[in-house]
Amino acid sequence: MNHWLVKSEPDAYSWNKFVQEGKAVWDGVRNYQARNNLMAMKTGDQVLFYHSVIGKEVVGVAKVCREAYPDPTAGANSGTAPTPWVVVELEPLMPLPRPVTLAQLKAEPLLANLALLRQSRLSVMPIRPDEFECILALGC
DNA sequence: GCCAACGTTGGC
DNA sequence: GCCAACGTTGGC
Repeated sequence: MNHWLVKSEPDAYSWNKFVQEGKAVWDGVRNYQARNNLMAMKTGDQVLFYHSVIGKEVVGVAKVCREAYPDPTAGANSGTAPTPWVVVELEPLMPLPRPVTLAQLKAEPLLANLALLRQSRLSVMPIRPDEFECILALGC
C-alpha cells in the first residue's frame, strides 16, 4: 500500500465537509506532478488530509476508493492532450485526535525530507511509510 | 529556445 | 498584507 498527502484550503473544502459528504471527488488538480501522483494512487491507499493556509495541519486520514479517471471539470481539450487531467475519489477513514501542525512536522527530524516541507506548492504528494507512521503517531 | 512578465499558492 | 517559490504565457 502507498501513502499520500493531499492539501485543501478549509475555506474551499474542509475535512468536516468531507466527513459530512462521506466521499470526495478530488477534482481541479492542474499541475502535472500532482496529476502524476493522482494517477499512481491505488484503491485502499491511505491519504493524509492537510489543511493549507488556515490551520496548516494534518487533520485526518482518507483512503482511495476509486482510482484515477478523467476530470469532468477539465475543458473539452481531451482529444489533443497526451494525458488529460484526472480525479480520484476519496473517503474519510479517521480524523486525527490531535491534528499535526506544520510547526510539529518541521520540528520532527524524521520528517526532514517530507515532500510537504520541500515543495510547499505541490498539492498531491507521496509520503514514505515511515513518514506516514510518524505523522500518525504524532496525531494520536 | 530563452527569458521577462505575470498569476497562483501558501507560509509568515 | 507581504513576499518567496514556482508554474505558465507570450514576445522575440
